[in-house]
Amino acid sequence: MTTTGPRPPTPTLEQVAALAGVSRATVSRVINDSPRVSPEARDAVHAAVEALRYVPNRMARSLVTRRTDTIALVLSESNTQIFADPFFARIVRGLSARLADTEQNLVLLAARGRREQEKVARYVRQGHVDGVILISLHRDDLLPDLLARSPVPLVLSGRPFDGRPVPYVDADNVGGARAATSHLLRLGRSRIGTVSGPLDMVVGLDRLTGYRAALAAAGAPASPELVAEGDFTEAGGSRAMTRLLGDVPDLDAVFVASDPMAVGALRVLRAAGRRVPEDVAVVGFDDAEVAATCDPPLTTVAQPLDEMTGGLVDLLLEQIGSGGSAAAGSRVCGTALVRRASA
Amino acid sequence: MTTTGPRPPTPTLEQVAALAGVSRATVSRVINDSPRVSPEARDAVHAAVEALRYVPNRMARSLVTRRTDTIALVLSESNTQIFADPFFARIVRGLSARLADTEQNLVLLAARGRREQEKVARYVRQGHVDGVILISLHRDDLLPDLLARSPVPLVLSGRPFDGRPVPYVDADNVGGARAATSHLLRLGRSRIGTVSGPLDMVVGLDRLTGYRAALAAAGAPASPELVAEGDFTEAGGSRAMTRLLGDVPDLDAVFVASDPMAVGALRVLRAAGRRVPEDVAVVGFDDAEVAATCDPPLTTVAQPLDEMTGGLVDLLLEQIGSGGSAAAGSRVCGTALVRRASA
DNA sequence: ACGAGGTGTGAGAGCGTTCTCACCACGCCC
DNA sequence: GGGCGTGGTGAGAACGCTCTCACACCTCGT
Repeated sequence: MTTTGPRPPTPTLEQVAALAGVSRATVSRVINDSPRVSPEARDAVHAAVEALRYVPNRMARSLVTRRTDTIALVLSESNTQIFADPFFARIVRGLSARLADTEQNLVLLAARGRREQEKVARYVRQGHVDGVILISLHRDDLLPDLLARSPVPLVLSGRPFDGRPVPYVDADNVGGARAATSHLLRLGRSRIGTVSGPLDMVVGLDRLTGYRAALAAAGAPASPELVAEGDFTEAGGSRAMTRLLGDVPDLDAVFVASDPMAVGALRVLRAAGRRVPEDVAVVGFDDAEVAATCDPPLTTVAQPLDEMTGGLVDLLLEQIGSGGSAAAGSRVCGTALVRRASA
Repeated sequence: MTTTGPRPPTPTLEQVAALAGVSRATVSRVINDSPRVSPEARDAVHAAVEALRYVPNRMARSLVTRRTDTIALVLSESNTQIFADPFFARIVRGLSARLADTEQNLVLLAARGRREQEKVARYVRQGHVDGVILISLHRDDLLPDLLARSPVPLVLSGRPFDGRPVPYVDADNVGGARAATSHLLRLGRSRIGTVSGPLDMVVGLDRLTGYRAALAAAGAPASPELVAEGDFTEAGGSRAMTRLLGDVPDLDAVFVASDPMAVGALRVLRAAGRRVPEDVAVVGFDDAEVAATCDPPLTTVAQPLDEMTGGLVDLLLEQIGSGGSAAAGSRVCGTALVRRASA
């Protein structure tokens, strides 16, 4: 039965102190378990806390400690479909696991469109959080700037677009894409296309750069018709693959810049009667769950996700701990080719 | 160039007041734009705010106003894949759009596993947020109870499992499923199966109940082999459909309890050489984006998502506004069958 | 000309914590 | 037996804001 009277007044430290027969200071000491408290006092306080169902008021505490024990994961993306990307879900999971036995809480802020971005920036600047992990993908995003300007510690997930001196953590996308493409070359393939990510994203560009670098190093520079731009979704991968197959009938391999897109590409290849990997070899990127379960299982480039989320948290906590005086570095994590059946 | 010295001290109301040549109280009035301020004072304050790049400290403000202007969307789900569900993304989008021109900020809290649930509950009880919208799907979830016990206003997205008196907003899942199944009956189908949702979720049960009710009303109660349990994912839909097709070779229609699952089911049907809708008619649920673009376009049950997110926000703000004294009701929103090619 | 009513302003008391001191009682060593 | 650390405690000042008052000033109506 829920009583629907006015909300009961939440008890304060003062009241706990009165009930326990000690001073406010002592209660505070018990709450923050400082060593210098006698066992009797401690017990009395615990009993009083229990009796009153006392919960400390975070606002009051934060006001004096200047910490909120909260860090924000900000997702700046007009396109809501990023939620659907398994990669994003894995980041969230990794971060909250990493913070699980910390004092820190993790909150997600989604900002689509200018108004929401400004709202998020305001939220951050007003001191709701101790630090921000920002996922910002598109070139024209203004949130990185807004947040970098604020005094709140900031770490970027993914290399920033311009050479802005903000610490970040990223996978070696160029290296991974190069390795994937080299692998295809090593298999003896010669007509190697790519389904790239969106080219207004650093990650899209980097993976394309790696692909090109590998081809150039082999003395077989990529021609434009071998490149089809996708959007990191399965449907986009299908579209791009269709385009590619139309333009390059003798295609014998393709590097697809994300696993969801690769799944879409596989579907198109199958529908077109091409066998994978016999006729067309396929390499994906991300080592998403689906890569192991699709047909055929996908050779792909794995990112060390735990290392990356760990890096994000470390870099951020380091800044927070140092009171903003530490110039945190950045971290680029190596990738690994995972061989399965598709190439 | 970012200076990496110690963080600059953030200016306070006091300093703004000094610079503007007025009192703290007047600055406060300007900040909260109260009417009773002379234009000169207002201008002076604005200039000072600008000059010092003053940003009010929310902790201090919240301490006295006892409001945080933040509401939390709590997602209690051990399975991270819910992020991938387009339905969830649409809820987030709807809510933040609804709150866009409010003072309220929206934060997402994800709780997988007991520890994180307790962390979230603590976060809420400590007064970080003014209210909570909770998405909790599974029967054994303890977060609804934890949060209902706290004095923070709460609204559930989706009917709660037991008859707990917590306000909620839900679609009429039973009605929608009944309508979908009736539609299949009206098409003259007689061997109508269903791919249900997980049966430890209210939404899964309700849609199964609706399906059964329609068949019972037609005098053709469902037999057990006509029901295959899915998990709301595309892959799960495929699996369930495969099972169904194996057990019931003469199946001529299927009600699939979510669109992603229906997409998976369509794929299996096609692979099995059944034409849709000629051999097997298919109806989905949710009217997800993919329903319109898949092949064939999916007949499905649409939920009034804007109405639902609006209801969530309204119910919550109502409670918040009344200081917890209002016993908010609940809201069940009607669904609509959207006819496309698949049935 | 004088009080009534409104309008702009500032002083100051909180809000619920933490944290620095100062204090008191010990037991200890020389 | 008188300083001297030392462990436990409480008084009280912050923290940065809001909000209630009281006060000064300015019209008006009479």
